[in-house]
Amino acid sequence: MTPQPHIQSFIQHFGEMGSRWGINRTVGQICALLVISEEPLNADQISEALSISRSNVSMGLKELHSWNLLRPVPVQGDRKDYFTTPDDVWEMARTLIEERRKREIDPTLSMLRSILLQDNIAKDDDYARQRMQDMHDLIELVVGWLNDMQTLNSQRLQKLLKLGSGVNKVLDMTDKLSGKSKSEYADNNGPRWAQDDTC
Amino acid sequence: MTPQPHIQSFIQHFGEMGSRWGINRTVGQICALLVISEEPLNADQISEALSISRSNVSMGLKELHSWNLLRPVPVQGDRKDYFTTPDDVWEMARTLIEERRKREIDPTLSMLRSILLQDNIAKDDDYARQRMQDMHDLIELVVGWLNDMQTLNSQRLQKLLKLGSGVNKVLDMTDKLSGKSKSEYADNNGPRWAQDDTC
DNA sequence: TTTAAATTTCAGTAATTCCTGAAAATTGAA
DNA sequence: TTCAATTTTCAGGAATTACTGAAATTTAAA
Repeated sequence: MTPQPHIQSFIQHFGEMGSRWGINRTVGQICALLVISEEPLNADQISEALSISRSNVSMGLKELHSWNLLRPVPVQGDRKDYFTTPDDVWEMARTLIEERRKREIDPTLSMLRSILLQDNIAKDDDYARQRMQDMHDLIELVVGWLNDMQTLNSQRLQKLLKLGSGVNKVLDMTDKLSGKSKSEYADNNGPRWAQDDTC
Repeated sequence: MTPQPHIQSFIQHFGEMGSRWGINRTVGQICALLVISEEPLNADQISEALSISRSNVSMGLKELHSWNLLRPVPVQGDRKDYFTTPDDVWEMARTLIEERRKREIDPTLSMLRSILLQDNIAKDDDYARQRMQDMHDLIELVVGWLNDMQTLNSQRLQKLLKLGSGVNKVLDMTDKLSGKSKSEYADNNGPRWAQDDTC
């Protein structure tokens, strides 16, 4: 059973984007296939639909599992394992962000922390130390914020995203309370493409 | 001039993480080196510091340039090109997020849009279409929010991040105004690790 | 238990990505 | 212009990553 053209493009796209997303083609395609399949699929079905070997499917599913994106679905009277992905895209996004944070941000935070804890480096190279400190503080702030966001449910998260920079008004309010003037936050180093002198 | 041990670890780490971040080892290392160097560096200095070929440096700088992370610094009486990275980590983070959005999210949004515009697929596979629609709507919301955030300056952005889920209170306020009860937002599908039945 | 179905592992190979040195192109001082 | 310094390009080889088929392991029905 060959999938329809638009389903094909969808799967194909996930395969191609895979490398940019830090997963390989196969994993991207399996994920895409499971996402748009109403019924859960077993390894043989995946293997056939994507024209890849059974063992490749096995490895792909293993990888997908490590991303917490796999839901096993027991099927009556069938010994085969059937899988699907979470059916709420918001849950998937949440998981994806959490997993990427673990893989792409946490290790760097640890590295920076451990270097900054060494107390013998300040004199040697004050500049480098300060850059690492800045980077550390930024990442710590972002990680804390991400964790905080994970505690919100999907509805609230969506609400927050829709609000966007509308929260500015709230920040203005808190500024007023702490006696700061709005002008202190004038956007003098705005979006970077406004100062692009390299092209 | 061999860099000091902790500088070495820093550069090394960026090299290793490079692949997870969708750039290669060399590019990661060059970026790290420029970040912690107070003085701008020319290609030969980079080549020597990282023990990589001059041509590899050239390609790495080209790649880094495409990420908008390179600042050429003219040096009096030297024909060589000297480079550094932006000295504000927040500006770098901003740029990084923008570039990753362009590479990793925008293409998928386009793909989904173009498939969903075809009006002949609804009957064929309603489920798949709906998943694509959900995914499209989510990504559109996130992209819109990211763009919105790019309009804030660094101070405000930091303020917002520190506030974290504290904005909840604001959402509560707007809820009250629109007559919704807080309980409608009970977190019944909380963080995914709370329902992990796969281990 | 036994046994067959199902899944995983893994060594070898294919495909891709990365890096180098040599050559070409560009730059700017004379 | 000319020419030397500098940068970029690129073909070929090195290194890494992905995929396959065969063998080993696991699973659960009989």
